[in-house]
Amino acid sequence: MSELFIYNSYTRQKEKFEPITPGYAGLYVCGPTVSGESHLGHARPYITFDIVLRYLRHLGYKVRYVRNITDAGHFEEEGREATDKVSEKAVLEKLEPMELVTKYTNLYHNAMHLFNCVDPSIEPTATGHIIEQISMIETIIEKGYAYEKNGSVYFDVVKYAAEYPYGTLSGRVLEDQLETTRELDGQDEKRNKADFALWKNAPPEHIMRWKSPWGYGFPGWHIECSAMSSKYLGETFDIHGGGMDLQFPHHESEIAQSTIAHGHPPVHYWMHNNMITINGKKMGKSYNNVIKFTELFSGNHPILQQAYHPMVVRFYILQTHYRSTLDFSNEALQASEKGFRRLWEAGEFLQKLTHPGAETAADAELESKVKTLCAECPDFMNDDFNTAKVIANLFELAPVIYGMKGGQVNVAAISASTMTLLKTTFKTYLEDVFGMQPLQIQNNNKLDVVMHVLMEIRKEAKKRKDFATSDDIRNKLAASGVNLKDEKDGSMSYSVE
RNA sequence: GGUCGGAUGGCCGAGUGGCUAGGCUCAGCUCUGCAAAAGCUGCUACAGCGGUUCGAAUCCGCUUUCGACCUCCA
Repeated sequence: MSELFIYNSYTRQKEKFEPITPGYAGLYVCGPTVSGESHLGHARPYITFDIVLRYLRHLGYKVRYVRNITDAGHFEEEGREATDKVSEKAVLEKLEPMELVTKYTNLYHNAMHLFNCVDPSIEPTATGHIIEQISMIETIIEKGYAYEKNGSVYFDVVKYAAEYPYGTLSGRVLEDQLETTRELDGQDEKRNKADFALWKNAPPEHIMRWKSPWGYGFPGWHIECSAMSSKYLGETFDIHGGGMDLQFPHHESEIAQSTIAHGHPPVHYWMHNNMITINGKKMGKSYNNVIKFTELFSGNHPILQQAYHPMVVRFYILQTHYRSTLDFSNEALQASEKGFRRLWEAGEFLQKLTHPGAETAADAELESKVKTLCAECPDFMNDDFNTAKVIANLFELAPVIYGMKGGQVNVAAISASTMTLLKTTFKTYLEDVFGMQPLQIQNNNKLDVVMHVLMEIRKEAKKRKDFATSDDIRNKLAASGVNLKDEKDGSMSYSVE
């Protein structure tokens, strides 16, 4: 089997994945800021890196997956007084900050479970690691790369850039940063425009503030990820993931901080997922074009023609490579829904197939085709997690499976071992690696009993050629969203919309 | 303004210097009591203009155009 190659944003090329400790992998992903409800755009990184996690585990790695929760509103807003987003909103909604944080954290967790994302091994919160952050800032000051001013602490980017490579990750040149013509207030404390805050002074009216060597305040945005990732994954770890929009300044700042604090860069492989767009524009708070999870799942949003199941959203995201933009549209989601249904049902039927056991394939051409399509799946995943190509191959296998179901293809057309390979491939990729689940949970028993009674009556009617009755049953059920399907072998099945 | 990345058939989207990606839609056919589902067949695209090459959607240049980042942002 081929080896795993990962596109490293830092070097801008695919590199063979070589973990720091053989057999183990450390994965850190920037999690949500729980000052508001998550939206479709947020689903991309969580699902993308869920695949990375699942695939690494599939390959046999023991993975520690750390994904933080940013629950302290340590945001610095240029041009205004430093404010605290969480506390601001708390005032608006007349809630305690912690109440707000809890509310949105719960909503987020709920959505993650609906998406069937594997829980992180550790989910650290920013507020739970104030001490670690302060300690890291102290180290940076001691080493001479940060300075305190009026109770705030800033990282000296200019000094750093003189001695270390700065801007490599985001492809930025420091001089450009310094020459920005934009005039902003509140810059006086900084020695240079490019400097960023490690700690922000906060006046008493701020609800979220902590005591520090520099007075009361709150940590800068970037420091939490550096403090928490190094605590749980080590000063150097394997993979750091996040959205492309975090490349600068967030991840660039993480590299600078950690390099000074620990004496070396923190991450071997930087991975960035691309954005979800809507009408060609990035879906984001600032554009006011977001579709929240609850809206997506309920269909309760002006732009939505219907509700979309979390698994449909997941499939839709996986049908595109993670480094490409993905444009939202009802048509695209609906196409994904149909496609997923078809593929999932193929997989379900496949597992029920029994093979006579012959090792000789009756159809050498088909045998070879199936083998190849299955064998390519790991190669595609190893090529920077190309889920889109794996799905395409599964779709190519679907007609073979349905052909066996419909009688157009003989089960013995492929050998017993190839049948096993086919089954394993569907199970492995659809369920284990892609984490897909059926759209409808098993119907409750009572309904099932009722449906079987109805189907028996209909079968009897059909036997009598009493099609008026049989059609009547089917049509009336269909009107209520319960669809009956007659199978070739005379059996009947139903599905609830 | 600076940096970077895109422009693929009706829609969504892979992708490689030469061989049908795939999905959805649409049309026809087969099967089926009729449906539905499924199978088969068809619709064959790579923004424009130059260049490199035996050969480019894939490499280079220019043009047009869209976007991301440069400020919180997944």
